[in-house]
Amino acid sequence: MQEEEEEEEEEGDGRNRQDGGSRRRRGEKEHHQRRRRQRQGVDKQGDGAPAAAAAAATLRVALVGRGFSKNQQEVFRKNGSKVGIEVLVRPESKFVACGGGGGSGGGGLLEQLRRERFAVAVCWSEEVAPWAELLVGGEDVEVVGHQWLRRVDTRPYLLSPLKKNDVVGAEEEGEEEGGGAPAFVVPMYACQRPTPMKHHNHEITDVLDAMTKMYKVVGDGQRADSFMRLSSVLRFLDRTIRSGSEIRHVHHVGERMVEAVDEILATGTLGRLEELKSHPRNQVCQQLMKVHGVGSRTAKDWYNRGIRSVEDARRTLLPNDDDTEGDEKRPNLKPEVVMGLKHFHDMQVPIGRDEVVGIADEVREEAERFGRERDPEGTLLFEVCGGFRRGKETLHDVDVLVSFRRGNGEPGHQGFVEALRALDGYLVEGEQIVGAEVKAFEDLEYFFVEGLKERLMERGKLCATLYQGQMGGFTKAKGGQAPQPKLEREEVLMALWQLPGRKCRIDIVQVASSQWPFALLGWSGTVMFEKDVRRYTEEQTEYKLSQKGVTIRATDEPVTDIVSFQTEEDIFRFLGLEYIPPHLRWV
DNA sequence: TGGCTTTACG
DNA sequence: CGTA
DNA sequence: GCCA
Repeated sequence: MQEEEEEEEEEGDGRNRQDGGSRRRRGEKEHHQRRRRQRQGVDKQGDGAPAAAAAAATLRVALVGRGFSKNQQEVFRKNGSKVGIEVLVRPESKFVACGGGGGSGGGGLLEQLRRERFAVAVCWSEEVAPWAELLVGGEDVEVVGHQWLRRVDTRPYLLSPLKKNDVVGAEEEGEEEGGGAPAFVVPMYACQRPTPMKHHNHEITDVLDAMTKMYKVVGDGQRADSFMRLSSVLRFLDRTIRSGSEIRHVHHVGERMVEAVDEILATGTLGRLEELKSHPRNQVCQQLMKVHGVGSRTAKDWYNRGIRSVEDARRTLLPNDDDTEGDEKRPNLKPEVVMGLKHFHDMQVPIGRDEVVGIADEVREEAERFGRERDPEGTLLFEVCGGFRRGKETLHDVDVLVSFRRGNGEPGHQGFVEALRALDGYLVEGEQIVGAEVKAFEDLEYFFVEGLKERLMERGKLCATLYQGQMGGFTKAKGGQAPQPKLEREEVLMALWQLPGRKCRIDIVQVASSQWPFALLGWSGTVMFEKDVRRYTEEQTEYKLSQKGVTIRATDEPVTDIVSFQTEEDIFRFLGLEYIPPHLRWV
């Protein structure tokens, strides 16, 4: 993976720190050092070839895909060079990425480009380099890495991942050379930023986090995300900032966010936040959303029905003990929510790390015992994930991840699938396997969580199931088609655990051992970290990441069949990311 | 203007 | 669609 | 709210 990069700067991670356009504009002196990795297979000899020497012919190219709106095209047109965005490094040459050609209604643009004697072609990002060479007829063409381009199949065009200047703290425009403030670098994706729990900007992030929560209450998830992103950036910085303008050039930090930071620094809060908080409805909904299973919509719904507090909800919605009531006021409440209401107060009590350790020990012990019964040679994989793994002091639930690797080294589920296939017409009803066959699989990984649950319940440790289900394992049954067995699988139990004196939330998750590192990554959070590692994968690689594994996006083919992933580090490495340990994932 | 992580379930 |  |  590690192609040589003659980096003499402080950049740690060349692959993800491609210079953006703005920096390129700054000066010519960097030209040589910018000669960096080309895509394998397209790579050409000329390593030390003096790039500046040849006066390359102007290359006018349009990469055509679908998707840019008329407005966007306008923006490009006004943007100096007719349409598009420069993606070729050689300054004399020019690649133009544009859209509209492939989709409906974009033909006009395509025609216009032809008229303007752009070289127009539809191609995939991987094809850019050979294609460019063709066009310039043997000229030495330098093409930036393919990560500058999004795949044509999904998002056809351009992209420069670090385009918006990721150098922060530098003065505007130009000469930051002469002893300006030392710039700090903020990588674009949260999964590229080691972010500790405690940082230098709590005064600001506390308000931003409150804002995030409030936007979630009112149901504006996107705005909530935006504030969460800003908060995430500030938590990464190694100093306390004094003004919003210091981070103006960071990705995800726009004009409004600069204003927000300034307002917080000046007043200690945000007017918008106070305004939202002052609405009684928002206050009530925020309370109601603390109930497990209640989101912004349900909260609003309850509010409109006159419910003003969790106590109200319990009185109004919970079944009375005498079964004589009429249900008219109480439409089908989901069992989760019933439990959420019933055990509301217990669930608000923070769980200490020591308590988590105690719980985890008991679960592990039982899981080990249970596993050994199924396969004496087997190995149990066990990890407490979530906030605990990130080092959080007090938790609101316990996330336990288990997997069981069979003694013969095979993932138990593989055996299960093979056994199923061998059965030739196994009995399935909906998605449930029925009949005696079940017995045949119980010595495999399958139904591990179910078995574990039964035992922990017998011992009085687990009570009240909030939710139990399995993800994957079978394809969906559709139209008479029997479900087909699948390797990827995840058994989930969300339940309550009996502590001395109270109950607390616990999630027990079991996955096929082949999925172990992915599940580990997926269940360790934060939410923002999970989002960004997937977004990074989607936007910067040809792969697609989920809790199940990595697939090649174009073909949906699991990479896990080819590459062995044993640890989280393996995943980071594969994706071209520097490893970020869990306690630095507080993005 | 469209997208913003992922996926299953009720 | 809402929720985790 | 931000970005392409």
